[in-house]
Amino acid sequence: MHDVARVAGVSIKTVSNVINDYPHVRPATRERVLAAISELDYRPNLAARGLRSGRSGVIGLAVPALRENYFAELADAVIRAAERRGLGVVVEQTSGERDAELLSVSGASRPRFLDGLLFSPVSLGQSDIDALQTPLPIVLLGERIFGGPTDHVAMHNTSAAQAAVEHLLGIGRRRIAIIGADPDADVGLDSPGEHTEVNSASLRLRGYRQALEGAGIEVDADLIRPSEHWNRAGGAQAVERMREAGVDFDAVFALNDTLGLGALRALGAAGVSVPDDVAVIGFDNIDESRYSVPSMSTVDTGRDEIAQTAVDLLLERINEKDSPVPPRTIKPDFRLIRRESTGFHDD
Amino acid sequence: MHDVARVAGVSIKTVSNVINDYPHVRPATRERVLAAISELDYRPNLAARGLRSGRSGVIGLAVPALRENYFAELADAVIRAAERRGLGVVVEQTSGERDAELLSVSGASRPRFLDGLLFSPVSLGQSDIDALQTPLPIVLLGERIFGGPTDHVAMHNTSAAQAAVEHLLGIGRRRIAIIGADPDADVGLDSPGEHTEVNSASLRLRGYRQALEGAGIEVDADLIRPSEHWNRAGGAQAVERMREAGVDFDAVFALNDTLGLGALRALGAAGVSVPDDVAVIGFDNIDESRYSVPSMSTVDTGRDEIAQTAVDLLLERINEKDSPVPPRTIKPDFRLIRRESTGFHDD
DNA sequence: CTGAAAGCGCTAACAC
DNA sequence: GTGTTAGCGCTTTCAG
Repeated sequence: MHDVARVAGVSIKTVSNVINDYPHVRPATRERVLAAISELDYRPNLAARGLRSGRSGVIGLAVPALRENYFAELADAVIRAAERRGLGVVVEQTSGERDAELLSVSGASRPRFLDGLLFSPVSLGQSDIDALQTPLPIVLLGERIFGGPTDHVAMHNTSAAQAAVEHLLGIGRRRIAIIGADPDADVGLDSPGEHTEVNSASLRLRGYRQALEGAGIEVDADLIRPSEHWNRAGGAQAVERMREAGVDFDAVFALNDTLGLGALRALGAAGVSVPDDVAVIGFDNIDESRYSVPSMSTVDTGRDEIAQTAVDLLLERINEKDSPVPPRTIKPDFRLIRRESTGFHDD
Repeated sequence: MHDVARVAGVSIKTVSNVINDYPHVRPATRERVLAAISELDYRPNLAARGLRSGRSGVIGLAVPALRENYFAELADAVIRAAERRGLGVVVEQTSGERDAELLSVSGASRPRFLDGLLFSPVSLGQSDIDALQTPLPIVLLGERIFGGPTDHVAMHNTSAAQAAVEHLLGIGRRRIAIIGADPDADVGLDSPGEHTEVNSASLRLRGYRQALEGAGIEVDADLIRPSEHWNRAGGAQAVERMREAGVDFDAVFALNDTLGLGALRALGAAGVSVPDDVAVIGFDNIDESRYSVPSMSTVDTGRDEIAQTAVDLLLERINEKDSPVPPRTIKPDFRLIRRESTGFHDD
């Protein structure tokens, strides 16, 4: 910087002004400085700038694991959104472990370095709400915690699930299995804190119940099938078990796409025709759901919008002086995607 | 830090010594300092440390896109490997675009902030070798560029591909299609620079040719099927086109797993039985290949080892004083994974 | 509009 | 073993 100042024949302060687009610099001076900068191939030292400004220009994204398609696509969207705002993204993987999640939130891993954190918890729940009370700006993603001290970008889990099930009802299905849900859990927004398990599963299960009730169909507990892991193996296993148990069903609502893809696999392996014998719909609209055999209907929960909104909320908090705006919760719109697995072909 | 020093009744330097595990600190003093640190919940400011040391403790990973399964899993592995070494990872997506790749390498995006970069180019090729000549330590991933000025972690493309095809030969297949390959390209390590297109495709195609030659089978150009994009849609389309063209084939070697999964989809949709009528093998061993219907044989190219090796090489370069060790190229071992799509069930 | 100087929090000489 | 001090490269009052 000194060198640039010398070459341009100005002071170091003027160089700084030019770099930071400070308005009151004479055009001629600015030109000279810019020329000197490119001549010397000068690049501002971000560490020093960070030291002064207290900003690094980097935010964190804490997710369970990138190998899970949903989170890979979320990370993809977040990185693009952050780039538009000139931010870098450090990705941390928590493996869904409680300790790793706490560590990530406490910022103890990379102390005072990130400007903010987008946090998608899996193990932390409603009772850990205090852990979010940190000096590090945090925006929460997902449905584990509501009413916390931070901004929150969630999705319309219940109504989106309801729409998915209504779609199955709309094509004449009546014995609709739901996989990935705990039969005993049905906790909604009304009573958080009571169970620790306010989560996507229970909210989506609620949508399932509402859709059936709306159609005057009784919920059959045999059709509510749990799966410990929300992945292909779990989805396949849930279907296999249900068939072994002799449960009759003509549709499957999978609580996420990978469960649904697993279900598709199990049905295919068993020679069950989709959608003729059993219709299948998933949740999330991961890329792959378009390319399965048959292509899988699903619900698009607005991942790109979630990402951009989350980044923007975080940036607001980072730049916030004081006057703390109360925590906000935002839920982007969802969209039903009809594909072959329910007898359509939206795309 | 001053506060800590005051509370502990020592000088700031001693605090620094404790934090940095400088050996010659009296245990009692160390205790007092540690107590003061935890009392004040002191965390070292990484920006300041970075300013002093010229290190940020953060490396970059530049990949085309996280939504591509292979790169998501690679990023997963890299982040884990980096964490073991106490490093954070900023993930950058280049979309496979030349400009974005150049920007990433030049470090112009986040100037002088990353300690090093793991770079997986797609558009840059052999002729861009000069772009890698930067002050920023870089470790190259993949097969676009060989003989550059940086360390390089590659894979045994040719011999792994050869093993895959030999596996198909071993189960009696003779009309083996290869999808994702350019029929005109067959450039190996011997003659880089001549074509810009030294890449995974040509190296794997070479393995294909070698396997067939070894079995005394002539290569049939009709069986070499290109695909612009290495994704499911491309794989499906390649198979459809081949069938429309009336090409006879009893096996498919897909140049990556997503192509293979697409091929599986197209074969399934056409009512062709896998592996009875057509056997399929992929390349990469992404998680999903285990869960397709049928599960897909593939080649595991040692992703975890690639990640750890790359991080360690980069770290060596970052810590390197001068005495520049000449560029190294390392290729982890590969492993053939036999699954249902070739009539086995390794796992 | 531009310059001089202080200081962000830390580490590394070097002295004690 | 421990304290003092000088910067790392930048931004930011405050003068001019």
